[in-house]
Amino acid sequence: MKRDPSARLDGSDRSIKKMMITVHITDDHKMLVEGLCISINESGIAKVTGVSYSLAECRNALAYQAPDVLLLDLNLSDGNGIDFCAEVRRNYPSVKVLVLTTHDEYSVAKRVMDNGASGYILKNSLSEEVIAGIEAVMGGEIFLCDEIDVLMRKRTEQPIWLTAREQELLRLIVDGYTNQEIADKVFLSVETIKTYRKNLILKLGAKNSMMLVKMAIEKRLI
Amino acid sequence: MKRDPSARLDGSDRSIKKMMITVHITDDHKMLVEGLCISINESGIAKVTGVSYSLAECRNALAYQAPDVLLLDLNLSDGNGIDFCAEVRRNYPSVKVLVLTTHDEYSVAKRVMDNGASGYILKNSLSEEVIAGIEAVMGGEIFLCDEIDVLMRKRTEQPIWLTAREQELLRLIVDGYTNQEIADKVFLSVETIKTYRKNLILKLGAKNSMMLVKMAIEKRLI
DNA sequence: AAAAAACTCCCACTTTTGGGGTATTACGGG
DNA sequence: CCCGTAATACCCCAAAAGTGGGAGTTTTTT
Repeated sequence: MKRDPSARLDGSDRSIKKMMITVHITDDHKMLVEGLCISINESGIAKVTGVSYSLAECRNALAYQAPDVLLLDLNLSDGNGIDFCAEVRRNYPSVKVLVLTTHDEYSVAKRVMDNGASGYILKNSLSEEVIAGIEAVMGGEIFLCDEIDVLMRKRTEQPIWLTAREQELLRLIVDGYTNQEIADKVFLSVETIKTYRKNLILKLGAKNSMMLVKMAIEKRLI
Repeated sequence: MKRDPSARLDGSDRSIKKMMITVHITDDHKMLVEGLCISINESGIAKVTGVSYSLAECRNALAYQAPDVLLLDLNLSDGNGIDFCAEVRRNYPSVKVLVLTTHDEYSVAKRVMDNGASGYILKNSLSEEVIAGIEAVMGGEIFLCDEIDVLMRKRTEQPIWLTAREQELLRLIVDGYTNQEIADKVFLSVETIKTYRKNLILKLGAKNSMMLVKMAIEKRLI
């Protein structure tokens, strides 16, 4: 309710209708998309100009017509939403990405925001939050839903950054390969793999490889 | 549209309004719940008489007033929705449980249906599916959304059934405890735990404990 | 009551891991 | 040019997991 009507300073004096914020929704939960469309359209401050159920569809939609705000789910069937944030940022710098997801892990939120998203809202929020988020990001703000905001503040713990090699080997460890098998696969010495395994356990603070596997899956490092 | 108006035979001649199917929604995605409420209420065949965001709330709500249909998500913060299906079945045999979830794995759907649910709908369906599902289960049918229906038909593969003990120990293995630690924790011999670990690896077809952990998480056996 | 699962425990032996190091090479930023 | 980091590799020894058996006792199902 504290929106600035002078947000658009391009001088062109179009009708009020045309000034509305355009929103594109990308989420494979059709059910949620439906409800969200209604809420957003009824809010009066924005309108849904398109929806898509996969990253591929979303790419097409963006190429056809870039919206002001992209509401993006992270778990699409055809790719990684976290990386997609960076892609949108790069190709459509004017599009504000507002991530809408169930992941309440710090590591995920951190990486999303580092990849240039403008906001992060959990799906267990009310749709009001989404409306508030759309307004906020259009005003140039970064918008986080309460739960994530708290999470980001209290966490001094920096996210776990793995090097390319570490990620590659972690993937193989998670898939149950032994050091020897991994060594054969990537043409490195078994000793090297042992070193990497040790470092990964250390880095993630796991107790052993089993916990490493669990943490890797949970923190989505793979 | 083929509903039987004589479904309620209690003789009391209430107004048509009162004959509407009552629905309770339990899902922590508030956003989705909002949209679903609108869709269901607008359908004219049912009305949402309550919502809850956790199993605890749901239990209270059921005790207060049992609905005709319970729309249930499986991933609630405070417990296992699969087991909850059986609980509802036991305590409120007249309530039709319609599971609404993202899990498109056969093993999950199978266990849900075996636990007495009346239907299974993926969240990437349209809300029309939910309406159709509500009608179907009230007519005594079992309702599966298309994708799950296909899955259930083509699967000969039997789901993995773990005994209570196996589940308990698998959980501890996934949490990274060693055989010795688990033995101390549950007051069993280390040898027994070793036997269980062997059997679990065999049962799930894993190569080693790391793969066991991965599979347990993926197949949601924990 | 008999059969089938589930649960419990044990042994011997091999392979893999975990925990403590050390060391060389290569690359990039200050 | 020095420093830090990443990547690579090695050693020792202890601990844990994995293999391939066997063998009882309950509990549940038929």
